Amino acid sequence: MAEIPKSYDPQGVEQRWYDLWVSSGCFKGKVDPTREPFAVMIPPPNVTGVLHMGHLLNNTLQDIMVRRARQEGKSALWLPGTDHAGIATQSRVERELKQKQGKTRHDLGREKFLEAASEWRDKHGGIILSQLRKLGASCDWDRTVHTLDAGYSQAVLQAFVTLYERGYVYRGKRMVNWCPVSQTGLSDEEVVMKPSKGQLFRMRYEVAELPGTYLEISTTRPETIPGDTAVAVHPEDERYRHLIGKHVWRPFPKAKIPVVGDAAVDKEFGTGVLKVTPAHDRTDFEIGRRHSLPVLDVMNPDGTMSADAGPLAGMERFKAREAAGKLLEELGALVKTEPYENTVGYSERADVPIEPRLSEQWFIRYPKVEEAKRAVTSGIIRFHPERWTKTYLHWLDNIQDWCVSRQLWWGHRIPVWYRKGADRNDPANRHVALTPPADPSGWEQDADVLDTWASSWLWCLATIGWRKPGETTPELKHWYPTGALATGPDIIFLWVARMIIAGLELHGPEKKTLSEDEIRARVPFRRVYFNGIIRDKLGRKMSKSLGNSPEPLDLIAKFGADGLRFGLLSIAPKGQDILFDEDRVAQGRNFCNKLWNAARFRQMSGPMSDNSSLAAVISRIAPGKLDDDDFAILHGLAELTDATNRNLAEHEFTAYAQGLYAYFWGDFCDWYVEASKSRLADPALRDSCLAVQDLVLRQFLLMLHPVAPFISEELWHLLGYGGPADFIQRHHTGTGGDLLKALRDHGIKPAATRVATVVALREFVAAVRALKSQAGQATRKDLSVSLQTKDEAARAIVESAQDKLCRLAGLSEIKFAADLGGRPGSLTPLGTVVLEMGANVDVAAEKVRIGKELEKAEKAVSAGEAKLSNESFVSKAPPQILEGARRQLEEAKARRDELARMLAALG
RNA sequence: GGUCGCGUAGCUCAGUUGGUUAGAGCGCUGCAUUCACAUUGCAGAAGUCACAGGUUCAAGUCCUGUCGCGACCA
Repeated sequence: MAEIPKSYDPQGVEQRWYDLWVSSGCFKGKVDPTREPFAVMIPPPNVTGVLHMGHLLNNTLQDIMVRRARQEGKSALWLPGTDHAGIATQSRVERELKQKQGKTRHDLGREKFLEAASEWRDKHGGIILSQLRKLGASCDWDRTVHTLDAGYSQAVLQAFVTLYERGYVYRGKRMVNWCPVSQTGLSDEEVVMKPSKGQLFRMRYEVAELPGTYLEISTTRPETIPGDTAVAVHPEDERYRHLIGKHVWRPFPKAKIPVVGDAAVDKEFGTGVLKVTPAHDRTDFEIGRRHSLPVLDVMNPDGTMSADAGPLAGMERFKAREAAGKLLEELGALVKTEPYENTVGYSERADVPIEPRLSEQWFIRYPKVEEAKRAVTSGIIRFHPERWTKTYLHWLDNIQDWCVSRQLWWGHRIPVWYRKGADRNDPANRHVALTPPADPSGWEQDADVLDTWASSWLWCLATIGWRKPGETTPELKHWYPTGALATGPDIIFLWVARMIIAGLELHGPEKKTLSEDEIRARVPFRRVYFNGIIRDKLGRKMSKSLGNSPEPLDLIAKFGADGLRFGLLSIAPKGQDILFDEDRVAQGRNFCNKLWNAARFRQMSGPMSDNSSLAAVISRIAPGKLDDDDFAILHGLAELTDATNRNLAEHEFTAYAQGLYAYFWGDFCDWYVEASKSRLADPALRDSCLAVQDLVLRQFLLMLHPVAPFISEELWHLLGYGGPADFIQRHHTGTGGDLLKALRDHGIKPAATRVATVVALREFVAAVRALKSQAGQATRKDLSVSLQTKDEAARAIVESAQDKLCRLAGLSEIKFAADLGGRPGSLTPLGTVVLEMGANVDVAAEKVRIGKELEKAEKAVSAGEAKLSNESFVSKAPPQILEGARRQLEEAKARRDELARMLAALG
């Protein structure tokens, strides 16, 4: 067995194991109907992206779930992949094209451009997947999927065709969110509302029929004035009612436009008069429809003003706004301008204000909305934290049709052909299918592609072979619905909800409504874990422009993948945003090092024996040679096992990590191992004690493995728990009950009462250490103490634990005294203890300290007395609470008396 | 404006059906280095659980309201 080096060096360990895991097929998902399936589909990162902090957390969580599933003997699959990120990729490729060749995509033509984009993707894309390997991600890399893969693409197009056939897809001229930079329509979900500072222009329009009478109107967008085809007032607004049916003069280009009455007008906003620009505002479009107003489009797709914009023609839209303001002033139509703050929709990708714009697009009317709600409300899909169900349901309650066409080239081209020269809105002139029409010359294909989300909404289906409803594959049959999805709450609508809908509608034959069982079979996943967003120390979102995001690979290099993973978990409160601080990650690294050294200490403490199985380790324990500490640490181990099982099952990842930390560092290293040292020096007791350590370490490594795969695997082999090809992932912890049973069968009975004794011993040691510290004595200097034990039982405990108490507290001896003669000391659960160390006591300081404690004790006594003299409490509180309160009062009284005695003795 | 979340030690956060004296890590102060680990050990100081009411024998925990912060939706 190799000797364990002094400190843990993750670098070599990680690469070695990762390579071995991959070459040994540890991550391969195997369809095995005899085992319970558990699949996780990675939220496909943007193919152009690189690893950021959010990915670290998100993928750590997935890795934990899937590694745990492997340990449990499930047939586990974690499937990786990327999406093609339509707008993001296309803009990057276009930018590069412009920079390097000074060309636009139109110069190249569609086919050549797509070639260039594919090349670019193959060269620069997918970096993120290789970065994930550094984190230890146990993905089945052979199954990597990209949304533009041939098979996947077929599924995407088939889904569109199927939904068209089922009547959920339609084409229409609608107001959409237009991004003037990407020059494409966007769905509502891709628009980010931002507060922005602007100006509110107040203008006056003369009433045509009543010269000299003016209507005052407020607007933030004077550049759209040329597109105004009416002004509107609320029909019940007493101020303006009488003007309905009359006309006003639009200032430029000067024209007479009607005053209409419409209930959509907000009487309270501005002057209560609205200019109506049907081509450039959603509400105005609706008003226009109700009043049959002309629709006058005054803007070009690139955000410049069109020829119809009169004096503004050709200007960029924000320049035009300024110009419009000046023009109004010149015409004497401007009353005033005032600063104004409102929320403006921005394009998520291009980060510019979107334009509401009328255009021909394809829409999906969402199917199975009721079922999608029921899937979550009935608990078929569980959200963690649960509160996100409200957000989800609210969206479904207010669901709007989905604009799925994008005026891009990079993506899945819409599988629709139109008869050349015929009316495209007549379904008779369309061919909607995966393959072109038989006589292609008479037809032309729709130029647009599908929204990227309209491909990734099939992720859980198409990654494992779904190609059309009703058909299945062994993978689909086995792993669908998948076990869990881990993602951020920011894409609950964009992705999570849509995946649920896609599964419900497309996994299986066409059905108008679904039963509970059908929902259960069709949903894409059983659970969704929403991880928090990682922010910087100051609470700001991490972003490239702020430069406040650490480089993930640097963090891995600095702290080790396991340390980083553990550190992230311990600071990731569920569903709450995380303020990232590198110091917290250092904690994870330190923990790994602590574990490493505990293993090293074990190796140095005595020869390694048979550790090949749980039974082998237990058989080496001699029950008769165990003491309270052994029972307590084993009892704690069983409890930790149950807590770990519970926490992982419930996705309580932080509690999982904190539980491991507290037990291992606090109970095992700080107490148990230290307390074992005297026994390890005794040849008669050593082997049994080491066997207990081996047992704890073995079980602990098993529990730790999901979060810290590398170090757990390394130590698993170094300590001889598994042979060369016997990976830790093949072994499970079982339950705490399993462990206790195995111990009982061997004659070992860990019990809670033993834990209480150990607690008393620990408090005693802590009290003595504190006394020494307060007296200015070095921790390691052995002193003598006198102890007036509380009772015979306490004396017996101290006598049997004398060696370890002396070792732990730094004592040369513990003298039992019937009377301490009023010397100042410390109260412990075992009795009162005083230092035997001459006249070195700082009387004044001791008086202050004891005085403070006395005060506390007096408070506790009066609180306890008040409680117990309250008749309602005595009659209504449950017995164990009552009993506890009584005992507590007695202890407080004893404490108070003892402290008062000590204080008096100090004079 | 609507919905959701948060407010606990200097900082970041735990605190699981209401129950005995509210915890951890970091930071800070002091002590310790032939004895696995300074990526360490020991000890210490530090909290009106945002505020105000209410329910209850009992509230950090439940209810109502107020204030502050954040997110999402309009």
